[in-house]
Amino acid sequence: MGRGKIKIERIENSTNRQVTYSKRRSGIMKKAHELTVLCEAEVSLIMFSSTGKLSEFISPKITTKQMFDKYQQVTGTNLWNSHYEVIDYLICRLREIDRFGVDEFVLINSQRMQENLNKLEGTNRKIRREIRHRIGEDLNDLSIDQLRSLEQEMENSLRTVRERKYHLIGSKTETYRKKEGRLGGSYSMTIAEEDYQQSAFHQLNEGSHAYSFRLQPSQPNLQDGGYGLHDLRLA
Amino acid sequence: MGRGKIKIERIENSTNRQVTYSKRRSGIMKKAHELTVLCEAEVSLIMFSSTGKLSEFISPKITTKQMFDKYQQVTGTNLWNSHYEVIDYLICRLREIDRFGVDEFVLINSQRMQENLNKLEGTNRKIRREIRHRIGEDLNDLSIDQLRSLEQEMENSLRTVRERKYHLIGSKTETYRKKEGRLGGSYSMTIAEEDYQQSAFHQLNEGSHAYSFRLQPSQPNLQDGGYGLHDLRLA
DNA sequence: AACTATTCATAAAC
DNA sequence: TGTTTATGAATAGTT
Repeated sequence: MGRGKIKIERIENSTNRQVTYSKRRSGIMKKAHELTVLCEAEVSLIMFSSTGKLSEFISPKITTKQMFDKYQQVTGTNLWNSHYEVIDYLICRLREIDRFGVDEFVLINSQRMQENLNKLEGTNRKIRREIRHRIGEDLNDLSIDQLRSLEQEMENSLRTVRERKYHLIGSKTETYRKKEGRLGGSYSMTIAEEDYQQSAFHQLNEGSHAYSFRLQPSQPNLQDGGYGLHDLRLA
Repeated sequence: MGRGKIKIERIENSTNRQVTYSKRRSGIMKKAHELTVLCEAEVSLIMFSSTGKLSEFISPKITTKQMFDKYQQVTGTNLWNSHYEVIDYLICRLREIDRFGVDEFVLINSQRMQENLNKLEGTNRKIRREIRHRIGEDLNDLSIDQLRSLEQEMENSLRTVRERKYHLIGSKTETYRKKEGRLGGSYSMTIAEEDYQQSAFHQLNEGSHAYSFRLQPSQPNLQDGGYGLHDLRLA
């Protein structure tokens, strides 16, 4: 798109890199704006240059925070920080109250209730902490040994996930090879691998519950992302 | 950029709009990717189509959440503090019931309460599922794409844990390390007027923030807009 | 920062 | 939803 074709790879010359960044940043922002207007889309674009400079585009009529909230709602990433057992317990408790009515409620509503709630708050704090450790937060107060064993556990889990992935990929590859036999060779996978494998490039499908309660979960059905993922899936 | 020039204004024809969205989404994602690679930038791009479908691009070696964290660090918004509000809310609620007794409770305990509880149960199920995934269980029902993004998230978390571990190991062997305490840089903000009048189109200049873990943001520029539990409280 | 020569993205048509 | 093609846009290299 210029005087010559360039490879999409890190620009080594620092000045050049910054100039290119500046130009392309304008370009992508314009694109974001156009997408917003043309298609009534909501777009959040946040960029940090290699020197740490922040630029952002956010669609009008929405704030970045709202965007993030919406994102969380759909992907469920914020749910990590809740403790399911507490919610479970509280729900049960409220249901019980609901079912048994007033008298029962008054019965429950006593010292023991308070004790339970106190305990729950403690538990909640603990589990919160554990979960946050698992997602790599609040690590500052852990000792080296604690970090080691956390690392070990996470490695184990990760291995399991990988194995499952490879298993699945393996079984899909067989199917694909059968199809490919008729069509001839394929290079699309290589390209997709090279260009996009490193990036998380998702597309999620949101149901119809966009406007309801903010913590309402939805199913993040990952779909063909259009770049690479389709090819990769087959590969 | 096509068979004819178009005005940047809402595309009225719905089908057309969707087609254009699809095409331009690919385009902008490619741009985001290229910017990442060419300029070593960190880019987060989140899009919701007018039908509510989410698409995202996030640079490799960073998660969307990390990006948000970084963003909030620079801008001073507190985006992720509402995580635990549900639990807190429920606890508060129970305490209130406890305190005020029956009448209040009966008032609360109605349709809307039931709705909220149902939603919470859904959320709860989702959290549980995600936690199990994180520890490597119940993977059979995940697609390759889902596994891939799970893997990536876990890798990111693991990397963070490792980095912290090495940091700790490193600092134990070193004698004294000078700590760089910095005040947030001065922010300069430019608002482009012509093309992006409607949009918030910011450019912020960040000082240096590279390794400070969670230091204070300098300026809370963005509106905070009461998060979260308003819905619940009102409901 | 401007200026082109090019490559690229994409609107319209299929 | 995919493919093709003519055309307008973005931009790499240059000044």
